[in-house]
Amino acid sequence: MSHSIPSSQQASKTPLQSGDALPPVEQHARQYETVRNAHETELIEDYVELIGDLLLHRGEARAADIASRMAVSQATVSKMIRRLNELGLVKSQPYRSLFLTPEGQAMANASRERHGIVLNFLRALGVSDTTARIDAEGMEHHVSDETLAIMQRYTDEKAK
Amino acid sequence: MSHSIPSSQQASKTPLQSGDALPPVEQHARQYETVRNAHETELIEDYVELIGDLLLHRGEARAADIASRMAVSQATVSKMIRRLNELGLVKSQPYRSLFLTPEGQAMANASRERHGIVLNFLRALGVSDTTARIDAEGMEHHVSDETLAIMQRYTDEKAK
DNA sequence: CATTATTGTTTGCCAAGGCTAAACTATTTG
DNA sequence: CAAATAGTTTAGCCTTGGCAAACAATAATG
Ligand SMILES: [Mn+2]
Ligand SMILES: [Mn+2]
Ligand SMILES: [Mn+2]
Ligand SMILES: [Mn+2]
Repeated sequence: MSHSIPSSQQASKTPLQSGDALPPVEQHARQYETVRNAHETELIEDYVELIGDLLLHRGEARAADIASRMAVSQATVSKMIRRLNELGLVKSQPYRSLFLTPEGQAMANASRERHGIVLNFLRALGVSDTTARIDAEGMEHHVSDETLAIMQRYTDEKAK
Repeated sequence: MSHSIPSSQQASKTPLQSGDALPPVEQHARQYETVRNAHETELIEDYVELIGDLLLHRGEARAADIASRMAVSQATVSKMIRRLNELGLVKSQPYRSLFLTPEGQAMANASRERHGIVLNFLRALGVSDTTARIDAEGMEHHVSDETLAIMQRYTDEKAK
């Protein structure tokens, strides 16, 4: 196969993390499965959380607001609302503002809480506000309870 | 719009992180856009990184190995390989082991490096190895360079 | 070397999550 | 109160990323 394996072209500080051998197949598989599962609920959580936030801060949650805050077309939002309805997370009448069902409320609260912990942790670490918000928006869905607890503790310590 | 605003029903420790008002629309939109963009490349990166790791640690990367390590059907892998080929990331002949193109190598190296930084950071924070691996698999795709640098620094400090 | 086992590919199916264009409803305003 | 504007939904299209089943190639084995 010739010569190459260009591989280690970093003179980085990490001691060539390929020092980590491949994990056993089943464990490795569980990693990817967990990520796939997270991706199934991610969008739903973001919608529900946003709807909850709009209700809290604005008093109402309209499809147009969701569309502009998510940078997505109104058609996309409308379709998603239908799904959230079917899932029993929102209650909506055509052409009117949205509301969350109790289940939706619960999900919104849980998501908001988790999101906040991750965001505050990043801030405590020293990440700038804008970046912290961007990173938290994605990271929040991939943080286990174990890690979340550690983040919370770290943030509390830091706040002395 | 009637009466309700069911809102705040948590007695949580976080000082009601809704103390964070909604960010300006454009900034908020950029958060979600960044996440959507990450999700477009995520899977590709995971495949390429895994292929690179298999080549490094096993000397060859076969579709069957990828399928079992990702807990996905061989059909799915086969289809994905075709895409990676079209993207110029892998070079493959039917029924033979895979190889990475230079572009693929570069992506594999970059992904592995970033993945390693996140993983080691979580370990340094005190997260258990298994959990750290699971969380890192998802988080790695949502961590900005700014945050990455801070994680790296934290890990180095911790290692004294 | 013939058979069986393993591995890889193709095909056809599905759901999610985007989009645009067009139709419909509600609200505002002249 | 009619028309214009703003908001919402529907229809139809596309790409991704999954699957199972049938088929093809290669490898292993008696
Ligand atoms: Mn999010
Ligand atoms: Mn993600
Ligand atoms: Mn990775
Ligand atoms: Mn990953």
